[in-house]
Amino acid sequence: MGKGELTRQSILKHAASLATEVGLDGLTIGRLADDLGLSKSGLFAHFQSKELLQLAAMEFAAQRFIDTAVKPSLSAPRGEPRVKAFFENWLAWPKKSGLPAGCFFIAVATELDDQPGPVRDRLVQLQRDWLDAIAQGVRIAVSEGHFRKDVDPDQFAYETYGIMLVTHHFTRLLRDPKADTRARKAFESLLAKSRKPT
Amino acid sequence: MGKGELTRQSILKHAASLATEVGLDGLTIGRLADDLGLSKSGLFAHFQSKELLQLAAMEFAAQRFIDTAVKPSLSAPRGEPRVKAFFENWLAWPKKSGLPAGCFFIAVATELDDQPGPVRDRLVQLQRDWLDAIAQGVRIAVSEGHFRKDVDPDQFAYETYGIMLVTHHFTRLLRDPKADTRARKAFESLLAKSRKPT
DNA sequence: TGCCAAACCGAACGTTCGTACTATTATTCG
DNA sequence: CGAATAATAGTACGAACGTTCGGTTTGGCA
Repeated sequence: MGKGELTRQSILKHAASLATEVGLDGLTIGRLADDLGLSKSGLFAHFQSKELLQLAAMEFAAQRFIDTAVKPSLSAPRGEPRVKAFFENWLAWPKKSGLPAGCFFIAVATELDDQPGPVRDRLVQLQRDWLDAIAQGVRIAVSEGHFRKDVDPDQFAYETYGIMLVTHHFTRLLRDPKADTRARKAFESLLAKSRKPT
Repeated sequence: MGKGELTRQSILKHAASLATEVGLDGLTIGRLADDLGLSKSGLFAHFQSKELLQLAAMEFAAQRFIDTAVKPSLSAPRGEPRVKAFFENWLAWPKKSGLPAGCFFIAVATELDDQPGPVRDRLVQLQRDWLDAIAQGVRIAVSEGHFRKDVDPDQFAYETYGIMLVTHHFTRLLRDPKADTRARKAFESLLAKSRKPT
């Protein structure tokens, strides 16, 4: 990895952190350059526009998410254990991401939902992929006989994502230390109603 | 209501709409003045700072929310019907708010969760009030005998809010037309597990 | 070691930001 | 109706924005 690629990575790491705090729009080239001890133009040269910088930062965060949350879950046993792994690894992901200030994707979701363009498009796709991964895990759990046959995988993913969103909300906005406990309780009852009756 | 108060209200209405789209930070005085055919300074004179404008816009949205979502729910019968009213009125609120582009509070929540100050403080209080209203409705439903005695009202409010957040997310970011249907299904199962066993 | 390209810097661009002043027009009230 | 006051406009400010361009430093390879 050459020197250019090295600084580029350090820029992206900081950009992803900063965007998680102040949003992709609040992310500013001057601020970024100051923090990293670079000149504005020197930093800018790594990307051709701010939009490409935003896209690159999102790609960086996506890669982190895949490495620290998705892949480890996929090595869990098929069925309910893997579904639980998805959930637990998501819960742990803000800490293990190496980025402060919570989940990058939730942080930028609301600011992008009315701003058309490639950045929004990429986020939508990433969200769909993540939801599909959960739904797919549920489908496997059904076929493994862990979950009832009438469980709707997309509905399950929907409700799971709701728990994730509200957990983030309670943790970061309301600073509620019980958020994780409540999250697990909610998810546990989601699991309970999906399991086969004994 | 004098002329000044009249234009002030029209400013706040547009400010709340704009903030829902681009955030409280993306909300700019110049843009606001242009849209309303006012001068920047003329508009600015109504508030002493941008922060006070943001606060006023939030207060405006809060009043709208109270009028169109909270108060009507409180006139529903005590117990489960009122709890359901909270949920249904929340679902309908983005449309009936008179503001486009979804829920004001969710739109500004993530951008404020790392920005200390009076605007954030006010939002936190409003969110707490709303959650408390739901929890209180649940408590009444328990005492009315509609819900089981071991139902945790705060947990119920937590899970309900999760459904609201994910519904907003699916509606606005993913443009999923089935979001409301899924929301009702999720809430219905939340009700089901809270009801007294027959 | 010498060279070329990659990496980075400094200054400046036009624009927009929030805010401060002063002036001018509307509105209200005695 | 006229005077007092409220409401809006005009202009200007310093700072920060994304972006461009020409020049300087640096790293990797012949």
